[in-house]
Amino acid sequence: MNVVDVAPEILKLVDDLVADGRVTDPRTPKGRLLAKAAKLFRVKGYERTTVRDLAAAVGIQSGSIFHHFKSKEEILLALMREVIVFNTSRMQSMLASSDNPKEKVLNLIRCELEAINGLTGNAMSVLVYEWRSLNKDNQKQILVLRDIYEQLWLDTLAEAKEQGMIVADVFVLRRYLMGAISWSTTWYDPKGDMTLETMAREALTLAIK
Amino acid sequence: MNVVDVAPEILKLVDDLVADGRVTDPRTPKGRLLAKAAKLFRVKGYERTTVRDLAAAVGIQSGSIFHHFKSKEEILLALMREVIVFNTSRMQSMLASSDNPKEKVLNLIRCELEAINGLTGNAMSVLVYEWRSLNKDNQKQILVLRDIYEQLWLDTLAEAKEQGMIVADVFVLRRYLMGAISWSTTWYDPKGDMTLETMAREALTLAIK
DNA sequence: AACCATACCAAGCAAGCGCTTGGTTTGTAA
DNA sequence: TTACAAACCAAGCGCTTGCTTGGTATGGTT
Repeated sequence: MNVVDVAPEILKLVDDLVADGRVTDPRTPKGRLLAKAAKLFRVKGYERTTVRDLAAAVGIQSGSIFHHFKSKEEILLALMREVIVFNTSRMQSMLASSDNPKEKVLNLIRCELEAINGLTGNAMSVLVYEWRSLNKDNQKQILVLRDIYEQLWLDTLAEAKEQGMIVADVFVLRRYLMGAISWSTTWYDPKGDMTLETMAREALTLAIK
Repeated sequence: MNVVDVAPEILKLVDDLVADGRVTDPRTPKGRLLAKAAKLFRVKGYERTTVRDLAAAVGIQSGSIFHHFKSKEEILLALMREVIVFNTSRMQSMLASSDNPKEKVLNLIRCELEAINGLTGNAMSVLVYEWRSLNKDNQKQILVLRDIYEQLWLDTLAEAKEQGMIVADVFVLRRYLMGAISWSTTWYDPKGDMTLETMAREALTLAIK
């Protein structure tokens, strides 16, 4: 939300993706609408959030929403597409920063915890928990992007398993980790004592002994 | 769903709870409505499921729903209350069957995996993922029941930690486990090769080394 | 035979929903 | 000064929603 105190490499990543037209500039009216939509969809749920709610949140009339998106579901779709594009890019650059499989897994965990509890937390929660709200065609579209994201996880976990750091089935492990990490959106309090780094190290012990 | 091939101790548990008036008899019209509601709420989501959908699912008119419940949300409330009452009772009897902390944790995992993927899977998923659909007062009511359920987990995990089987913070561990296990409702296929017992043992290795 | 609770129907109402339409303002650039 | 796209308003339309109302069928008990 607060664009000021964000790490410079994140700002650069956003700028690059905006320049490529892969994500909406958060400083434009459309971008601000997306940010407010993410928040409302997360807190109230997609179905209970009306276009009048969205409009009021950015200070415009309800009909004006449809100047930016042709339907309410297009907002949800854009939200999901952009949040996964952003976090996939982020994860790829994080993976490149280490060779040690254990460190790589830790980095993935850090990245996903950040994704769901940090800057992109609202949109990420919506991606995970409002999946049913997308119609089949749109699900298909997002699934392509999610598969890329998931493959990064699976490859890294497989690498760690080859080195004997993991005994579990990597598919089951990944799904367990995804559930565990995603669920933290319901209980983690950024203003509390616990840091995301502490949580990341706890999560690592779930996967690697 | 299929009341025929269910373990006899489960049938007895249900009968006892019905006799106490703590859960609705699934063989009555009201009970059948609750079962269909659980299914529809899970698949379509609470908000997208209309009272007309519910009525059609049990073969009555939409207005007749309100002979059984005074509002749509009362259905959701009853659903959540009964599923947690049932699974708390089930978990208590399972905990009594062992003294070994590790075995106890495994039993809790088995029980929760069964709860979310077995007979009560629909209602349990709704309890976990439709929390926002309840208004504050109703949340408060259910929270009392959830706290009892959660305490069973926390006590057992604390016991295992005392014996050195767990190094993690038990609160964080419990929340991670809850997320991991609950999320399995989105990917576990009862008709597939993997058994819940296999999944339970994989989950145990998340908690205990 | 009389009674009554349970379970339902038929019809419809008020409110809220997503979205449309035709027009207006605003900033930028030629 | 004109031109034009982006951003927005005011009004409202057609439809769906949860729920209400007044009445009816059925089966068990007294």
